[in-house]
Amino acid sequence: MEEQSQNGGWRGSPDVWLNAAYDALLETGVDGVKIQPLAKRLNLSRTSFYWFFKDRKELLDALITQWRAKNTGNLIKQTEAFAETVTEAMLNVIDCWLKPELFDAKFEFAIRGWSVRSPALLREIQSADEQRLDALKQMFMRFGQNERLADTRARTTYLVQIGYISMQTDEDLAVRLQRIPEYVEVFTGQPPAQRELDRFLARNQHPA
Amino acid sequence: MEEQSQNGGWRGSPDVWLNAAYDALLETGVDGVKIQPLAKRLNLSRTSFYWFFKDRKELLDALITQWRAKNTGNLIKQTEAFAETVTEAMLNVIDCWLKPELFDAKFEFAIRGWSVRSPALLREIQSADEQRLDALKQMFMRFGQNERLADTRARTTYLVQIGYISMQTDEDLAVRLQRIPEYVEVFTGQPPAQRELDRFLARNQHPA
DNA sequence: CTTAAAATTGACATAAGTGTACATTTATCC
DNA sequence: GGATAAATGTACACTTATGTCAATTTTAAG
Repeated sequence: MEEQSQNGGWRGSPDVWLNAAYDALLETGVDGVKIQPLAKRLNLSRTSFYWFFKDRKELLDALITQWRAKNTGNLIKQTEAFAETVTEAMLNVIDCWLKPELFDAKFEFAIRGWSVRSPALLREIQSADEQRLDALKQMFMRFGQNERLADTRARTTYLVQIGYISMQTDEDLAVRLQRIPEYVEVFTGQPPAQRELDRFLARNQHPA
Repeated sequence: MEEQSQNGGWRGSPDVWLNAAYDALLETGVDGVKIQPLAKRLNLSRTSFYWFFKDRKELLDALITQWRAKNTGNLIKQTEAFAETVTEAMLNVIDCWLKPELFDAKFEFAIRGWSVRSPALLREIQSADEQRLDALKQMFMRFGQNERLADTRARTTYLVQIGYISMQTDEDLAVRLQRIPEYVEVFTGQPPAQRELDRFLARNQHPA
């Protein structure tokens, strides 16, 4: 009855191009984000891109803005979530690595690859890294770890995830869930209580 | 008295181009490895490249061959080195992260970025990851860890390093050395003995 | 000093990308 | 159903890259 696209009947829009750019970035890295191929994929004339964006740079900037908005905020929120024990707190953080809506790992990986060629972007990422590491360190200190050990545990927790992303493994949820109890033990120095694991599994074992 | 270059008096050689390609790869990723810019850097005519390599692909393949030869072998060797305790064994492994001649971290990072666009290379990397993880797991099992925990400790040790590489931090040796005792404790579950640390520092505190 | 191989070069043909100018089509609003 | 703004498309000029070919220069060897 009403119009079924937000857009009127036009085929293009800033979002259509931005999403295509996002897909291309994740599939092939920043050098795959080119107007001509995107146009082909969208079945649009290459030049109509310029109706929505000034030039390629503006598109790339929009991608960075999108990344900035998503990944850092959620992680920090999870480090601050309520928990009675350090193992429960760790399980809250691990939610980020399992729920795509909390942390977009592929996006993160693509951005890091891109940053090799963009000093400005590298600075941004490094600032994000600092914020995230600091939030994790604060978490460990709240549960009584001394500063040096808290720092190392924060690094371990965070770097394992960045490393995992960087391996580009594609394992299904079940496989990854199996390793969680041991990871919690290594990261925090103590095994999680069974009821903590039960709660964790309850919220992460969705139909996928 | 004799000739002072292995090469006669010619300016170019396969190695000259390969080294320039290596530099470009580390600085800007695969997409920076282009004949024209390399020629400019080398002050050589672009086309003389084709005297040494059939085409660009052959140059890229040579880069991969070089990576294959270096990084995996040394790491596995370090996991097998003599050690009386698990903490000493871990310090042997950590040598790889500190001695550039054992493990070329920037090269590794560049290769991983490249693999996004090359399924063949991705398969190679994933096979390297498996071999390395397995060698670390065997190491933990030799010191009495059960298989599941050995697996997780291996992953933690390895992924922290891959993650560290991926952060592209540029810290000096002293800063990195400070964190080692705590890392050993987190990775192995026990703090290293002082004499183990002393031995480790003795071999890693070179003039830089 | 000649010669022949090794290396270098410039000219050419081709491909893929960027961005601008201008004309054209397509929805929407009155 | 025109007018109008939004969106699309075509033609053009430009840039940067790849790879081939036919000279030409440089070096080492006799």
